[in-house]
Parts: sequence; structure tokens; C-alpha cells
Amino acid sequence: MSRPVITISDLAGHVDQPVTLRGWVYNWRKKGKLRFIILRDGFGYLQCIVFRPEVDEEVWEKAVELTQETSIEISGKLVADERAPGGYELKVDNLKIIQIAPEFPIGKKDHGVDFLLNQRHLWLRSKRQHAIMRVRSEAQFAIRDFFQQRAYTLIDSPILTPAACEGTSTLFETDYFGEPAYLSQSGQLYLEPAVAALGKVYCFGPTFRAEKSKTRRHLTEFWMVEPEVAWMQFDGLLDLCEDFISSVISRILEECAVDLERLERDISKLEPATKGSFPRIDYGDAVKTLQTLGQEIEFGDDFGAEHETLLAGLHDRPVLVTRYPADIKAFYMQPDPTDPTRALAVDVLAPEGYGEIIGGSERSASLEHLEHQIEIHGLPRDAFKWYLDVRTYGSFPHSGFGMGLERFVAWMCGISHLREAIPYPRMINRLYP
RNA sequence: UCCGCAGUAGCUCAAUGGUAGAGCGGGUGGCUGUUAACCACUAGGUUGGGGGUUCAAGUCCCUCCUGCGGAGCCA
Repeated sequence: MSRPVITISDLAGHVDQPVTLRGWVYNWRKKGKLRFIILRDGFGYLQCIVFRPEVDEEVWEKAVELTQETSIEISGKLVADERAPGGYELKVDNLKIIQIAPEFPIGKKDHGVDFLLNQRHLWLRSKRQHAIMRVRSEAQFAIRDFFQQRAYTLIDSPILTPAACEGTSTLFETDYFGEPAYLSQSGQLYLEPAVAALGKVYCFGPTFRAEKSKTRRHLTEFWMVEPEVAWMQFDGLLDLCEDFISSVISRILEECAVDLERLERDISKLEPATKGSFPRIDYGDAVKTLQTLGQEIEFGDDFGAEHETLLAGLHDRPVLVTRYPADIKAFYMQPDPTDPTRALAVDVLAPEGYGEIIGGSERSASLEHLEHQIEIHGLPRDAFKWYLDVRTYGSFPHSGFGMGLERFVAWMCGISHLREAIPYPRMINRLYP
């Protein structure tokens, strides 16, 4: 009798048929002559039943030997049964042990954060982490599809760079054949020349910031997607942010329903964001609103985490805060033509306290203005020569933004800390495993 | 970097300055429908390191280390 080897994602087509599955023992329970084995194969979970009177003694002895995370090949008849989680179970008639696992560090009860992070390579096997990784993967493909379908060209920006993009002191330095080099903290400066070649571009890769931040919203290594569009001005940028977020969330809700349910994510909190119409609030109005709410903030201050949460909390979908004071924003931003003390910058604040997920701006197209800004910010003129060439050889209006993937994934999954939104988080004091 | 909290069994946590315990996990046994199964028994400890106070320190004091939460900064 031939038995197809199937995965748990493919049960429905094999009901009442003999099948073989391969995977790991997620959990097991014993009840006299019964053994319940929960098999995990990376695609799902399946309850397998070994009933002593109905199997060879040899099979029973193997079933008794099983431990959590033992790798096995298991065969039997797949049946539908309402008593089984998921609605299907396997009536086992054969069992092959690949390797008996010794006591698995991660058990059924709660563990501390430190312990779990030290076991991150094993923690990934848990249901919750599995679901988060599925959402992250889907988010990445949704993002790439969004740009691909709109004729953007993917431009991979370099990881090793000669200088700071935003002139901060939060760079990881490395030795590049005797010269200092830095791990990239943004691909933007490399996208701007590329957009003059290709019209619409984006990059999507890891970025590095040596900020000594110890908060739920920071990693030292995180993934950022950054589109850049030629001839796009500020209003177009705001539309792009909105269209982008709506589209990607819609796809997550469609494709990851099972994962979001496993994460017990309240979908109704995400649905408004699929419908567009994101509120757009002028920075000045946002400050007034915060003052009305009793916050001690003055025009000219940047928002803290609490301010962002308060502002976002007034709406059921992301909020676009626009036109920040120029001097609290990066040097390359285009001044507002109606008020040069303001920059054509936008931050997108996610609901439920997830904070800033996007930061973007129209870029300054003026060589003079940029040269002045570089001087004011005390940046080395020579290091930016190539960047300024964008404004020398046929300057043009253009805009772009950056979105942190982990912040987006954390929001989608409803998880409180970015460390769970990336397979192997890198944080201050944590480089293992 | 600053402020706050914590460190006790493999894990999660208890323990008025007075004999260090429980649950889970491990081991042994029982149970034909379990859903983090249950029941019984059992093994398992230099209480983060160093110093101090005290008749007596897991507990109080000093110091160092590690981690967590928050702030600033940002995506």
C-alpha cells in the first residue's frame, strides 16, 4: 500500500486515506492505553493517536519513548474527528523515530524574556513565534508586490558606507582595509541618484543603528523599506503612504487570518486602516491638540512616545502628521514654500500605541539649500559630493519615505516588543544567538 | 547615559531577620478521548559575585555583574 508523504497544510485532500508525515513532537499526553502525539511539521499541528490494542507492540514501545521535539516519521489513517484540535487526527499504525530529543529547554509553562531570547533559535518553534514569522514573511512579499505592481525598480543600497546618512553619531564602525566604514542606517542617499535613472525605486534591507536605546520600539539591526519617486511632491507622498499601508494591511488580513487568530489579534482594530482616508494633521495643530490634552509641549518640540500614542489614540487608523519644524528634521528635507521654517516632512503614527512606523519627506531639490544645510549641520562637504550631483545634473522634485518592517509587523501581530518581530533580534547587550 | 525594578531547583515563582517550598519540566507507576490532561510517588539548591551588620542573613547595608521596565533618540 503506497502512502503519500504529506504536510499538515495538505490534510483536507487525504481524509480516510493512509498517509505519512514527518515532523517533531510538539507535545504528547498519555491516557492509559492511549497516546496523544501533537505533531508539528512547520506547516501546522496534527493530533496523532496511538491506541495500544490496535498497533504492533514495537510501535507502542516507540510511542512511549517519545519526548518533546523528538523528530519522527509517522504513518496511519487520516480521519476527521471533532474531538481533535483542527478537526483532523491521525490513527497511527507505524512510527519511526529519527532522533530522540533530550529534555527541551522550552516547556509548556511561562518563561522569562531573558531565558527565551537566549533560546531564540529554539523559541522559533513555538506556535506564537511561528505565526509572527509567517506574518513577517507575508508582509515582506506584500511590500515587494506593492512596488513591483506599480513599476518601481528595486535598488539594493550598500550596507558598507563611507559616512553617516543623517549625520548622527549612532553608527556601527568597522575597519575597511584601514579606512573607517559604517554599517548603513538608511539607503535613502543612494536611492536619490538611482531615482534619476529609473523614475521610481525602492530598497528593502537591513539597517543598523548603534543607538543605546532600551525600549520596546528599538532594535540595533532592523529592516527598512524605502521608496523614492521622481517628480512626486508632498501631497503625492502623503497619498503614497496611505495607499501603501492600506494595501499591505489588506493583504495581511487576507493571507494571514490563521496566524492572526493564533496570535489572538483583534482584527477589528486593523480593518479601518484598510479603508484609506487617514487623518492628516498639521504639526502645529497636533501641538495644540496635545496642549488641549494637558501635555507640556511647545511649538518646536519633537514628539515623545507618549505624545505619539495620544495623537494616534484619537483615531481608529494611522495618522499622518505633516510639516514639522525644519530644525528638528533631517538636513535633506524640502522647506515648506509657505513657511520656510517648516519642512515638508511626514510621520505616520500607527494606532494602539505602536507609534511612528513611517518617516518621510519631499527632498530638497536645490543645490544651494542643501549645501547650506550641510554646512549648518557640520557635515563634511566632500563626503556628500556624489549626493549633491543629483541636484547638479538635472535637479527635480522627488519624495520618499522609510518604514521599519519590525514596527509594522509588531503592529499587525499586536505584540508589545520589536524583539519578537524579527527572527534573531539584535539589541544593545544582545548578539546571541 | 539617566531613573526604577529584579536575580532562590532546568523553567516560572513563594518563603515576618530564626529548619529553603510549590507548579511545570525530568524519573517511576496508574488510567480508552486527552486539549498547557489528570492522579500517586520520586530525584533535584554554594539563594548572581565579593564585602559588611547580627547570636542568626535568601531577607538588612555597601559594591560589582547580569537582566527587565521606562526616558531621551529614532523606523
